[in-house]
Amino acid sequence: MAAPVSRGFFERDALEVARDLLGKRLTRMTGGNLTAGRIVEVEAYRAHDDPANHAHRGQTRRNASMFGPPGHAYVYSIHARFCFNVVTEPTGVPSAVLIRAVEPSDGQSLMHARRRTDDPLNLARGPARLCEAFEIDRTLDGHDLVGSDQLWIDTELPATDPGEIVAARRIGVSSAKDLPLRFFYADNPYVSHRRKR
DNA sequence: CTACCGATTGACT
DNA sequence: GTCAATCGGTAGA
Repeated sequence: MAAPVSRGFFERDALEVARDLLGKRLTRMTGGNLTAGRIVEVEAYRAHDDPANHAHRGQTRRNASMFGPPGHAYVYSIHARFCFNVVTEPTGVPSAVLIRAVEPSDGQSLMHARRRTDDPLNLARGPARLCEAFEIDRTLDGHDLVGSDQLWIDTELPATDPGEIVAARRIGVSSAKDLPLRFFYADNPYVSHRRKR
């Protein structure tokens, strides 16, 4: 039986939370329908010395959730799409982990319908694709993931060995390009922007 | 109010 | 690898 992740898990350094989120299960319940999958790719956005963080220049209407309590969602829109983050560190410390890719485990047919694609690999590969597959939008910005019956994270069920975790540069950022704050499973086909082997 | 632009994606060379 | 569609957030007049 999978156990939901508690508040204390999120109230830590964003890098630790990022690495530990790999292998956890992102779970979404909408109208009695379950969609879920294993988190395989994340990016950390640090509270300090990170100009790529939306909160780097202080609090605004958009990034307010990052300044709130840990374990809540930070959902923002960009290029007419949505991206989903988990808020980390104590209240008032604006840091978060962007969930970039998920390996679907439940509700794939519903994800197919939402994404309008037949390609299993493309259901939740990439932060905005993931949000579409899981029906995550602005209304979930600030949503408390701890104790939620709509959107939460729990421990992964016994599965195959996910393999080696590697760190690399973040995708799409125009500043702090070289910080190794993106974490993913090296050999997982559901990870975005993979290099050829 | 206008102007700029991005933590993206999908199509294309 | 390149490129542009897309639109809300932000800063500035």
